[in-house]
Amino acid sequence: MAPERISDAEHAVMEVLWQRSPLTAADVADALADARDWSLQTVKTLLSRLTNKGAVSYDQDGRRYLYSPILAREDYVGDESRRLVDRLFGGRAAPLIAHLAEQKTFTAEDLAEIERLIGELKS
Amino acid sequence: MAPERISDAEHAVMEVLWQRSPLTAADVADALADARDWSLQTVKTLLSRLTNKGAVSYDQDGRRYLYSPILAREDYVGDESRRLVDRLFGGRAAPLIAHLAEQKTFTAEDLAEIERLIGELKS
DNA sequence: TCGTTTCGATTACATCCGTAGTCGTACACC
DNA sequence: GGTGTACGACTACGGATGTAATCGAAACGA
Repeated sequence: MAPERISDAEHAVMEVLWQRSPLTAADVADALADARDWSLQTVKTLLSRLTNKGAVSYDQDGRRYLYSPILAREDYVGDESRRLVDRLFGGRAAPLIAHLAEQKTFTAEDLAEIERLIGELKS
Repeated sequence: MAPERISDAEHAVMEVLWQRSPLTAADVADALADARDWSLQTVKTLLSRLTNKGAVSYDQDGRRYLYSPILAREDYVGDESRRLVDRLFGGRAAPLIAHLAEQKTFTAEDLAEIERLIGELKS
């Protein structure tokens, strides 16, 4: 039972549920209306696939379902981050940071924030 | 001409070419033999798809092709990293680092290395 | 020269993914 | 109580992906 991968489109649905839940399919579609141009049916398909993958569950509310995430965002983010670090940086996180640094991905605030984090970790 | 995405399997092939090139299809398959259990035909299919995507080129050597990467690893890694940061951390890299930190992904050396990097960036 | 091997090109095929449409049914409204 | 409507379930379908098999031609070996 390797944890089923979650696709990009499915991930967008998860983000909605991670922000607020439980929600009906229509609620999720509404929340996504700005970001993605999906029909209600599309959102329902994605919710159904996520249910099959064990990433969301639902409670029946009359004739509708109220969906909630089972998979925690923390876990998802952790898995995805680790995947990237493994695939591209040989499992070491420092090279990732070096890379981001070279890309000038960091703002001054970021730098301060990171420095603070590092300080914390060292103590 | 949105840059064609490179799949996981294709990426494995790219890594080989990034390490050493030009190579024949058979060379690439050999290099991958340990990591993935692929037939030569599979490797050839992947090389062909990568060629179509413009990620690799070849020079003809008699009856064979000698493949070389066109896409630079730097660029690929940059794109993938940015994708992740955008998708999961709102485009900010600091939260990624915070997350990795919480996961204890860093060794003492990593911390020293990162600190050095940050110091460099600030100056 | 003629069969065998080896190439790249073409074709195959199951699964996943993005993006819906359709179907049967339980309610809500008139 | 009939009927439209909204819901989840099921079906659809083209493109991407993983993983090859097959084909036609060229080169090599005997």
